[in-house]
Amino acid sequence: MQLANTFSALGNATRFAIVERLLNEGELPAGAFLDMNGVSPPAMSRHFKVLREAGIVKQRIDKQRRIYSVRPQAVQQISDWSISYRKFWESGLDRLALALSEDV
Amino acid sequence: MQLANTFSALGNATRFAIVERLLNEGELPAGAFLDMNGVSPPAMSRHFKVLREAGIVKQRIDKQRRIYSVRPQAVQQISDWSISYRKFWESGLDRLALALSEDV
DNA sequence: TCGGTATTTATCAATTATGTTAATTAACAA
DNA sequence: TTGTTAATTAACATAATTGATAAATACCGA
Repeated sequence: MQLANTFSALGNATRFAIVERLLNEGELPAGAFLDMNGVSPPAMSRHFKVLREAGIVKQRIDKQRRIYSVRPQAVQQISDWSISYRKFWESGLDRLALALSEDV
Repeated sequence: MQLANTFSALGNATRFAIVERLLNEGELPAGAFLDMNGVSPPAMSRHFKVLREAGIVKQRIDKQRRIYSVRPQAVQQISDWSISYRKFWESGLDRLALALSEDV
């Protein structure tokens, strides 16, 4: 599944923080993140590359700025996955107990 | 956020497949996964360790078997996160457009 | 007890990820 | 043009992940 790749890209504290900030603040240029954890420009650039290649963010070029934003589909894909197991986690039961409860 | 750690654990194709199978089939002993991608027992054992330490699965011991199952909270945590951005991805709009649409 | 099953731990090699500094590209503004 | 800003690519070092083999632990059944 390609979802594993999405999770992999989000499984880094810096990249997760980037995505959260883009989700909360909207599109921002790469440079806006340089105040974060003291990450250098090259390191930041590579984090964005990972996020781009995983299809989590899209890039828009404005003059010499690279403006990034989250691709809604990426978050939706995660939501769809977790929702498909909703009955399982919502009940707080393990799957065996769940199967029994559904058999009623 | 510890969610980045959850994503990190799920960001490996083998571990993601393990979790999907546990979600679909319910609790299973570690050995049930040895037919998968030709992963060796030690490799499998370590994948389970990563999943355990990330709080994604729980282990139950039955005789010499280690029976694993998914912790519902782990999937719920992911769901909660994605749902908190539901307005964003459901609209299919970027955040700026969303802010404008909400200002009406 | 002995041999077999289930799983983990120890060790080590190979790969991948991450970060750094230096150099490069592109655009802007004086 | 020249200097500055924004970001990326190149080259390299180090750390973390992953996997394999060998050995260890625990339990079972004859």
